[in-house]
Amino acid sequence: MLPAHHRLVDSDAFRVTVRSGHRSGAQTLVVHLDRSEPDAPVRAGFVVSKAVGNAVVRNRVKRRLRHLTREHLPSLQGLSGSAVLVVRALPASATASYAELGADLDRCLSRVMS
RNA sequence: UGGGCUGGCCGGGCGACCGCGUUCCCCUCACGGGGGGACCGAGGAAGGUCCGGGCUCCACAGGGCAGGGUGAUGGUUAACAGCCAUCCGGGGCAACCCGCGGGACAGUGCCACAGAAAACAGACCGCCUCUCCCCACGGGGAGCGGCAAGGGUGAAACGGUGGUGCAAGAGACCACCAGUGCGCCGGGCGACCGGCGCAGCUAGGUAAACCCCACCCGGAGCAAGAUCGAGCAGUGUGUGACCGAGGGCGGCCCGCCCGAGCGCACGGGUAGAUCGCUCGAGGGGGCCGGCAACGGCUCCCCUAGAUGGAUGGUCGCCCCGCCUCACGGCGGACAGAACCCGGCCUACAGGCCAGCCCAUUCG
RNA sequence: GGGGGUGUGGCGCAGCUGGUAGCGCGUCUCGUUCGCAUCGAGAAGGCCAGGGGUUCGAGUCCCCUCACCUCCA
Repeated sequence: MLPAHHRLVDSDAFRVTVRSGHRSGAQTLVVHLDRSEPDAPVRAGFVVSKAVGNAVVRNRVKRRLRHLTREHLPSLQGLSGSAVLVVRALPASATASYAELGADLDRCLSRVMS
């Protein structure tokens, strides 16, 4: 689990980020990043829908994404404004390996942060 | 050796590094927190939510009707629609498997098509005695009656087969068989089974149709419930205050109790924290009772408690399967706790153990 | 954690108290037209989600399972 102040919890924040943030997609996932808010800690949330698979598959995808995202927290903290990140998993993420997920996340984040 | 039936069990192991959650300990601190260490950390189905119970609340006198559930017998249990044993019916050569398996003389309904007739007896074709008429002497027709053997329909036609009998026939009578009711004897706790005798000769099916009978069932659910904290704003309208609204009460009624507010529309506010939360009808070993389900005694063990929700990633050795001469490569099911427990059902790579049956070969 | 519902030709739907499964659109063939659309005539297409049971007989009644939709807290 991420530390409490890095977690994105309420559904309104999810909605705002997905609607108005910068977006970049890949085979296995879509990244939304919103930096409109003033200074605050980086917050990240994950969306893994039922289309991805059953509970075991969804949990595994969520855990992998969470650990991958942890690596990027310092660089996100360096940006101006409060970074709110939402990572949405696509059905292809169910069969992707940990390395493939990491590559997709890296590519999307770098595109969204520039 | 081949085929099959039943029951039980496991469901990868060891280790290294980087991370996560609860609890505990230590250090630090600007009291918001930060850092380090130790233990423990998903399942046989955690799943579906089909049943049952614990627990919590509803300030729970009670009674009747309605409603729902169960449905062979005996046992087991906290309880069950589960389980065990047995009985009956059906299937299989057998081991064994399957069955919502009470009542159709309490009443009502339904049984399409076909068929004369579908539930209470009757008679379409038909068979027969007698009377009359016609006659081409083979027979034909009409009528009063008797009969239900034969015909065909159907899932099902009022016992079956053979005989006696008769004008023709018929349980009208006889023998055997099937089946019903009653009585007696024997076995079993019982469902029921076996035997003997008598009666009457014969009774359709359907209650997973309404229903009747016996037994059982108060409602809601851990978002239950308890505590702390934050925040807001009312307005309109209807109805009522001993001629009593509304509530306990969940479908209705009687009855008892509380009782001054309550319903509708629009508008406004909150959705934080702690407890409940894991030691329990708990798990394992041994002994005893019981055919068994299960129960008793004793010893040992403590084994997840998250709250956007903790188990992930990388690698080595071993194990199993597939490919390959080999080196080596690929793969290892179904599936993730959310108050707890007992069952049922469903999903599942592969493997292990035990007992039994049939066929065949040899002795 | 509770409740309700749906599953029937390729698609959207009927099928009430059990008795030979229908309708519209679509598909195919023929006709009409110079040709197409329209129109007219005809035809094919269904083990009623799956399994088991009750009954002489089940889409319908009963039980179990699967998938999906939906409501309340």
